[in-house]
Amino acid sequence: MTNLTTTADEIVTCAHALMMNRGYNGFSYADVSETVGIRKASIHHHFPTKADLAVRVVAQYRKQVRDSIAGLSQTIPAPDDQLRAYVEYWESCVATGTQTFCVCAMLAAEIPALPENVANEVRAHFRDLIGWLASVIAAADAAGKARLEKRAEVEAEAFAAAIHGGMLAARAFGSADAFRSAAHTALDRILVPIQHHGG
Amino acid sequence: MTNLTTTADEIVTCAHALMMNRGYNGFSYADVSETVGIRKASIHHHFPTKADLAVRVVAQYRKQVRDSIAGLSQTIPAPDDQLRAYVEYWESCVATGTQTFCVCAMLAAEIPALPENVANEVRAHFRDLIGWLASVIAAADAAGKARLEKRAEVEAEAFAAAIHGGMLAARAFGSADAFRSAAHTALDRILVPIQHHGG
Amino acid sequence: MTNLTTTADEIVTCAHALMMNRGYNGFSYADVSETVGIRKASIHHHFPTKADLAVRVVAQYRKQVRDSIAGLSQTIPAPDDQLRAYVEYWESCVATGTQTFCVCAMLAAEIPALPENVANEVRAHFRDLIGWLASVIAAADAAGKARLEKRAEVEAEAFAAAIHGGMLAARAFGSADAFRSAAHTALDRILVPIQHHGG
Amino acid sequence: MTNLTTTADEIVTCAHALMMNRGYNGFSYADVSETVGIRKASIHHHFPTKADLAVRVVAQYRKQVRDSIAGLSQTIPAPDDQLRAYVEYWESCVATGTQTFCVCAMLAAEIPALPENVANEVRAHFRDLIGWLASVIAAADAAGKARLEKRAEVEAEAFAAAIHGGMLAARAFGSADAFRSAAHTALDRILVPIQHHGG
DNA sequence: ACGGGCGGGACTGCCCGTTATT
DNA sequence: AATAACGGGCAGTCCCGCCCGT
Repeated sequence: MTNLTTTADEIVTCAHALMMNRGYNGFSYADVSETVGIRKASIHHHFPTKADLAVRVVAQYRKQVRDSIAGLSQTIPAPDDQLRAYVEYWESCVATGTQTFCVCAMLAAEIPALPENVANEVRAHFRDLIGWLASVIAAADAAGKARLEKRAEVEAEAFAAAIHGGMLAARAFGSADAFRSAAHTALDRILVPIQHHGG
Repeated sequence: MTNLTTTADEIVTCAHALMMNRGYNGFSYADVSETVGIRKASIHHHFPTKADLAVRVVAQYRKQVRDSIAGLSQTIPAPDDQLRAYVEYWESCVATGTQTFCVCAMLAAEIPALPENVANEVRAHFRDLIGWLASVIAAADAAGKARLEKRAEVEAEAFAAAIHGGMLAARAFGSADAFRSAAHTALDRILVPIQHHGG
Repeated sequence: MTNLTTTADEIVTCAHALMMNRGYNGFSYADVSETVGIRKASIHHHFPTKADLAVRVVAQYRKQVRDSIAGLSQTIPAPDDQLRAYVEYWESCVATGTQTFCVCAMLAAEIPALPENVANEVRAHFRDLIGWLASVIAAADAAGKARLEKRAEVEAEAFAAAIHGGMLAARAFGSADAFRSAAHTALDRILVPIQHHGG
Repeated sequence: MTNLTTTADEIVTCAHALMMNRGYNGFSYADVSETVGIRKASIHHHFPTKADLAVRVVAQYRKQVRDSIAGLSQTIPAPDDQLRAYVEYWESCVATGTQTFCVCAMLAAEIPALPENVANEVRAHFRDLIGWLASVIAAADAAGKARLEKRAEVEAEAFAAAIHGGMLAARAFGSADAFRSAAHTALDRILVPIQHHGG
């Protein structure tokens, strides 16, 4: 039996972490080489150019997001609860330091300096994310759990902005609180408060 | 008569634009050299290190923000209108391409890769901005023009996040619409709608 | 059949020559690059930093010295003759221009400006050299071929100083004669004159 | 009343110290600028080129040596005592760290990398020094205080080599002892031991 | 297919000695 | 004597190749 993760996977995982923290121009093959423990040339074997590597990182990230969302849909039926779960997920990521930023948010900031194919992948993520948010918000609205003041798409854009802006603030202040303020304010705006029976 | 802007100013202005678009690690002295039309060594004469230059860029940006806010306070008495003016300002910047991002938001994303002194300046901007937003929001609340559901500071954090997240989205989609969605949604959440008399 | 000397060897040899003539601060990777015929970046592949290269140069030099001394011990039994051979070796080096200086003497002069690891290597050479000289001088004394007025260690230090000072003078005057004066005077001081039999 | 030392003097003094410790290629106008407290351009005002500055440093050094020797001749009549005083002078310099090396010895090592006019000045010092040493040694010999085995010039060369080589060793070992060993051994070789009357 | 040894062209931030202007 | 600029150089890193072993 060999190890379960391939070298390519290790490279992608490492590059993901580096890009999330330092951006596309803030990391190098040398950094990856050091933490993965193989030579730079070997990384080029798997990912001929840096753009290739970045594209793969984002592609894999997008797949994970899709899978998570699919999982969410199956385990959590109510759309408002899905939205809450989404926020809680990022809240714990930011708080525990597991993942202090969304790679695509990081890369979106750098878009003017990104190779086209990387930028495209980033844009696709934004479309996907906002599409999903819009569908969940619309569903919550239909179920009487949300109170929309604008079209679901616009509310979704605003919601995503709150999440990403919250991450930025959390990074600036070095505290998850800033993220919480933004994220929960966005949730409260959209969702009808949970009704407590009796009492 | 000599020229009105000094070389140092030109360098700072150029570096600001570059950093706003490409981040701290995405531009070089060579880039500045090319657009300003002087040698790299001459830039080092004015700003010995890249961090020095970045600190100066952020410091000047913060001063401009302070001045703008001071101007706002004098020309626009109502706090809710000040908030609207702030949003409109960025809206036109993003729409016209004058300034498609807040340098400090850009740098905040890169904080883990930033020299300490640069990071400090960025953090200071975030504190200033949110402090001002909180004061304006509190004043609007006191004047009956706002309807806060949380402490003014928390609402301010959420508001700033909406602005910055909106910029990110605008960059991702290459359209000012995404910024507008986020910014106006944030405004609408806080401010009491303007009353139209008669009709 | 490939070439017998590796690129790294060529680099070290070239760097040795440059350092011997111009000192640590007097040569650059560009100089090495030019004479070896490869790019600067390629030199960095073999020796990441200049200090690494210098350490290697001194280390290899020390090894050559050790080997030469070992060879001397085997081919020349008498300690006084070993001392004479040592002097003759340098005499011919200086006279023919093969090696007009001891790299370590050069570097010793620059010690206040040297990276620590380079300085350590240089110091080690001095200890080795004087240790060997002391042992040879003591052996010559024991064999009745020398006439010491001080402890062997002190005589060894003085002897080494004469050699190095002689090199300095030779460089100043551009003539091997100055070296000869110093070196032979040092020899004569220590060794009993060779007896000529008969008339 | 103004200060007694001119700026040019301060520059020369500072440059002397730097060159003594780090060599010609080991110091820069920026270094001098920093410790003297004036701008680089101002140094160029006094010494247009680096070679000019170095020439002046050596020239002033030579003058000081000449003056010292002249002083010696007047206060100390016996040539053997003059030689002892010379050694004692350097001994205390090296021991106290006042002057741990002779600039000209430092520069002699770097001669292949020196501008011609600087090299010439260095060579001139060597000629002067050895000339003086030869005259003193010859005088001591004439006075019966020395016991020469070779021509005075050769003994002088060997003597100077011992001094310079001793400085090199002192620098390598970081100890004045190494200098003492070499210098006193050289003295002992040449001079007749001081006779103690009586006892 | 995978990995490494070796090399290169371009570039990084930065410093060098120097000059022109004031 | 300072301010500003410069042309060239520094050590070192970038991303990316080629070629050779497994």
